Parts: sequence; structure tokens; C-alpha cells
Amino acid sequence: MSDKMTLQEQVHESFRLYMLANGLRQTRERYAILHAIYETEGTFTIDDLQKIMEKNRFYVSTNTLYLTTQLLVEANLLIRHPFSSSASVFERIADDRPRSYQICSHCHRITRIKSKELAASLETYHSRSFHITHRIVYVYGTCASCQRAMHKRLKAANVNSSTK
Amino acid sequence: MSDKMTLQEQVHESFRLYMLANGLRQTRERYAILHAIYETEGTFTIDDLQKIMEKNRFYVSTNTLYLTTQLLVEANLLIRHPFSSSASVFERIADDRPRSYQICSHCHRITRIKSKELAASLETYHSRSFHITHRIVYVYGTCASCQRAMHKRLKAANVNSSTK
DNA sequence: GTCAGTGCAAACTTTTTGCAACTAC
DNA sequence: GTAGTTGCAAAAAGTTTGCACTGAC
Repeated sequence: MSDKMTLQEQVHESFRLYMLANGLRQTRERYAILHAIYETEGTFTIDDLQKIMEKNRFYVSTNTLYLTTQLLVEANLLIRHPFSSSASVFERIADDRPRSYQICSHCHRITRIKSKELAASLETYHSRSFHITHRIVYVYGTCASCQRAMHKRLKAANVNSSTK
Repeated sequence: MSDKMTLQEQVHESFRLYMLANGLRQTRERYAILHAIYETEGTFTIDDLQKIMEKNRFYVSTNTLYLTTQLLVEANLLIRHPFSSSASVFERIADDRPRSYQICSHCHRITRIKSKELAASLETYHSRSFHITHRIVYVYGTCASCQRAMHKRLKAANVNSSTK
């Protein structure tokens, strides 16, 4: 794929080839959804996506949104995050750089990690036969303010390392 | 935490401190669920967990399973994977080694990656104030057999790199 | 012309909520 | 005794399915 293509053009072509390679039909709906996704940044849900489509005055059914997002995940053009227990959280894949997220399990705050070292070290991993399209890291733990809050409470509770 | 403790003892103590630090009550149900989870290996859903509890002859309501699994995620003793769009997929955290998964987006096959280099490179990442408990990598792409199937189909379709 | 894809609605599954009874503290 | 937790049931939310119509090939 040429370097001169815009991101939109690249993903369009990528999706076209994927559909071709799988005997799927290229419909206006599918491309419209792809482009709606790639005109946004950050995470979104099916509900958000429906609103974007409405704003674009391109109506598609909820059914189609579910089917097409699944298709885009399978085409490696979209990722599903483990951020919610109810509605699926998606995000487009902007490029093939690894993406890293830091998640405070306690307060659920999520931040992107910008570390170039982390990204670089991930890129060194390759597999013989498996064709890698993207790598994602989730770093889980406790943020500073949640740590403080817990320490404070632990002291107040006057910990005794009893029992097991 | 002592190195002599078994995994079960470690997570029990971890959970106890978490509850203490957050003013939560230590109930039989919570410990029973924690132990049910730590006697299993691999991924499970709420439904699976309910069956394990039944087998253990410790009945808890579905409601409690949802609340407690969420609690365990917040206590950094359990992870939620992005593997399903409907039911949540969980897995216990066996230790603080990074865990890596290779996922074929196309056929949804998931395999654990055993690369020590990958694990080691992830462990070099630290954050100033954020207390990291575990790191997870998902490597997405297309497996060998799915690649072959698609190439074959692409050839048959007699690709012309037209349009955009 | 054929059959995959779409829209619509219903069905189903998963998750959340409300409230009375219980129990850890 | 008080307030957080559990169980039960109902409600809500999210996802999937069935079928007739449409449109890509």
C-alpha cells in the first residue's frame, strides 16, 4: 500500500480487499460505517456510532452496525476494548504502532501511555506464521490518588496482619 | 507478602487488605467466590462461575457473582478480557508476570504467547506514581490458515487494484 | 436472476436495579 | 443497632435472530 494514501484511503482499500478475499459484498452501508469510524478519534460504542451516522444523514439499522463492526474487527480495522461489562467499547486502528493503556482498576480511569520504549520493545515481537496487524498493551494497577485513599483508610482501620 | 504463602493464601490476604482498605465487609460469599476462581485455570464467564460454585455446594445469587467479580477486578485479582461482545470473559491473575495473547481476528482463535523476551520487555515499563499490578498484551492479526484461505480467494477473484 | 445484506421487530442473553431479609462490624 | 451485603425478582440494556425486501454481483 502506497505511503501517499491518506488514512481514509488506506482503510478503504484494506476493507475492499478484505471483502474481496472473503466473498463479501461491497455495500454503501459498509463503507459509510467505515468512514464514520475513521472520522472519529478515541473510543466509541454502537450507540455513539449510530449518532455519528445520523449526524452524517446516513441511516443504517442497529443490526447493520453490529454486523459491520464485527466485520471490521475481523478485518483488523477496529479493536474492541475490555473497558465495559455491558456495551462494547471500540476504537479505530489509526496505524500499526502498538497502543498502550494505563488503567486504574479502582477508579476506572484510563490514560494512553506515550512511552516510545514500550512501543519499540513490543514491535520486536514477531511470530513465524502469524501475520501481526496490531499490538495492544493494558497496564493495570492503582493510580496515585486511589493508593493514597486506601493507605489512609488502612491506617485508620489499624491493620493487624492476623488470620489468613 | 511472604514467599512461603501459597497462591490461595496470597490472594486471600490481598483481598482481605483490599476490603479493609475500602471499608468493605468480609463475607463468606466473597471468599468462597475468590477461592472458586483461584481453583480454576483459564478463562470463564459468570455462567461458568455459577456452575463451579454449585459444584462446590456453595450457593450464591447471580447478583452476588456480578458484584463480586467486579470487586475482584477492582482489587486487581481478576481481569476482564475483550474476547466476547456478549458475556464477559474473566481470568484470574496467577502472578504478576505479563500475560500475552495472540488472537486471530478472523477465526477468533486465541493462544497464549510464551515469549520470555516479550514478557521481559514489558516488565521494563514503570510509571512514577501509578502502582502497576499486571500487564497484558494482545497481539492481533491473521493466523496462517486464515491467510492461506484469503490469498486463495483473492487470486480466484483475480484482483485488479482499481478504484479507491 | 440469484443470493448476500439490510431493515424491522421480536426474542434472547447479559447486566443492572429495587427492596426485604440477613449479618459483619 | 446500624449499615453494608445478599437473594430474589423485575427491569433495563445490549446483542442476536427471523423474515421479507432490496441491491450487489
